[in-house]
Amino acid sequence: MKIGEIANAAGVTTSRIRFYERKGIIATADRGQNGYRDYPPELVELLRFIEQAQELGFSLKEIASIEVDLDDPDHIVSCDDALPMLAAKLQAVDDLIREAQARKRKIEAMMSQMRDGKQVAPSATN
Amino acid sequence: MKIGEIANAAGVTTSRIRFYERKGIIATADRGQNGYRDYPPELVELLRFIEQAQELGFSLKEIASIEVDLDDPDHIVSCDDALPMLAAKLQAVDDLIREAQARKRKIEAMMSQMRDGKQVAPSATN
DNA sequence: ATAGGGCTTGAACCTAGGTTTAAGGTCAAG
DNA sequence: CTTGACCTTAAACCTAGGTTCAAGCCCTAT
Repeated sequence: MKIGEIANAAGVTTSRIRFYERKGIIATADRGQNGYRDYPPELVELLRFIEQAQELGFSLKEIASIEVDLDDPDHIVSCDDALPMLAAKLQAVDDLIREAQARKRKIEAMMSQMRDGKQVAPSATN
Repeated sequence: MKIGEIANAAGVTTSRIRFYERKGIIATADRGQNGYRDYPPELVELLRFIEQAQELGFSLKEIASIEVDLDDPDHIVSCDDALPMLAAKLQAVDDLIREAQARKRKIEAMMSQMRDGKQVAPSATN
């Protein structure tokens, strides 16, 4: 898929995709004979995942640390290399899930405080 | 309280407090006869609230918009405004957790395939 | 009274995360 | 064979959220 198609499907700009590629957040694309980037359709899912994580305040650096293209294992040379790498990624994903769950609990706590009519923020702004 | 005392008590920097004041995120401080800012102790709570909200992925702009309702003497924080925001954030967190768990399962499946001796494709670069 | 710490200001600087612009090359349609 | 939509690049630009710096004033202790 060309960059515009991917961008359109994922709901992001083309400039953003090129930016991610420059920064190493997504893999460098294959190129057609005309020089156009050619992306695998699975990139759409990754871009959506990135956006979701960003909305929660995760930085691109954090997001990049848990990225592995699970639908394209071709880059893995041998199991000796892959297993430790996958184990590390698994750990990182677990960490992210735990952090996200902590955020979820914080949000729920705040919501329940509000429903109880409790003061959440003080009146010092005025 | 002087700015350094507030900063110390809230665990933020003085430069950050001045920055928030400049940006209208907190009220402009009263000044002593010497020109020093004089903050009410309750500001400590507000600063902690701001930090907490930032950790949940709220921007200063969003946070400030919640605080606008602090001017209403009856409601410290308007639940009408804050609850929907928190509910939306909660939904986003849930979505992310689900995505992350799906990725986790994929990683685990791949690891178990490898342990079962399945050979992975050779050598595309990455 | 002088040294130190804390306070003041404005302006410069910084990182993150992009967008915009300029100057082109490609491709399909009419 | 030109028009328009798409692609390429590098570099400049932008906002958010701060930090750092320079120059100076205030306060307290020795």
